Amino acid sequence: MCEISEKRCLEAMLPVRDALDVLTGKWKLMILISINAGNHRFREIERSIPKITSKVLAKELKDLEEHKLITRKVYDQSPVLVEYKTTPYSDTLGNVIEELQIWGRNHRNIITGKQPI
Amino acid sequence: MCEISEKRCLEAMLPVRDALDVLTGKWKLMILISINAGNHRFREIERSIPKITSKVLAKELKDLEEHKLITRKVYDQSPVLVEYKTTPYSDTLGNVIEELQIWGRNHRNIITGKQPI
DNA sequence: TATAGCAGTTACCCAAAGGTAAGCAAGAAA
DNA sequence: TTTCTTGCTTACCTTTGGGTAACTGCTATA
Repeated sequence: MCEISEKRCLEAMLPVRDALDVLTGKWKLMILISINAGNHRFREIERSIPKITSKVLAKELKDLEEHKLITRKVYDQSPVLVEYKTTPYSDTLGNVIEELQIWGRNHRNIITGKQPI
Repeated sequence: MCEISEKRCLEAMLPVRDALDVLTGKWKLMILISINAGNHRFREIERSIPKITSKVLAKELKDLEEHKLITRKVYDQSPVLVEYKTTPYSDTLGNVIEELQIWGRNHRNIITGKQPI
């Protein structure tokens, strides 16, 4: 991960903190995955993520939009149609998400005893 | 990330949630990086991480030990000497941390305007 | 006419996370 | 002898995250 030097240690930590600042909370990565999986409407996303509430979803969608990870497009029909999409920039999170998936899967196998440490 | 299917979407989300359950909070990854960088004593770790407090550090170290990501060894001298080390298992987080670093660095360049989206 | 769906908002509340400050026992250093 | 360091713990408080439930205006469907 990093070498035995005060400065290098900080240099290893700060980018991780920067990343976590954007990705904190239980829901943000879930929402990105859901939208990326083809759920573009508010209710679609809400239904696709177990236990999420509309209040939290609305808040997190705003956050993600501010961070340029998704776009919100309103089609002026009635009733209003709103479409959420991930941005090309959010694709840069692909590796992060993939590694988290790999590690999470492995970890679950370990704590459920399917695999020794 | 994942395909347009309800089931596949869940299969993509759940491992991420499992991983986040272990890694939540502002401090856990910082602490792992610090120990890995050669800080093995409580005060060393504390000093190496800006703004962390002893209370929070003590709590997070316990969490990490429970999750088998670090070990705590007490040398029976006086005054007591305590040594924290990362486990081989924690090395499996290497890729996750690396990808977070890469993304965090890139993201900082973008928000500071050093690089366009 | 009643119900359900859309995309949220609002008010209220709770628990967990985290910060602040102080202290403790033991020994080493000044 | 007083201060400093180590490895924490305790009590208290604030902030944040998030849950519950109801409700909005609008439209399509039964």
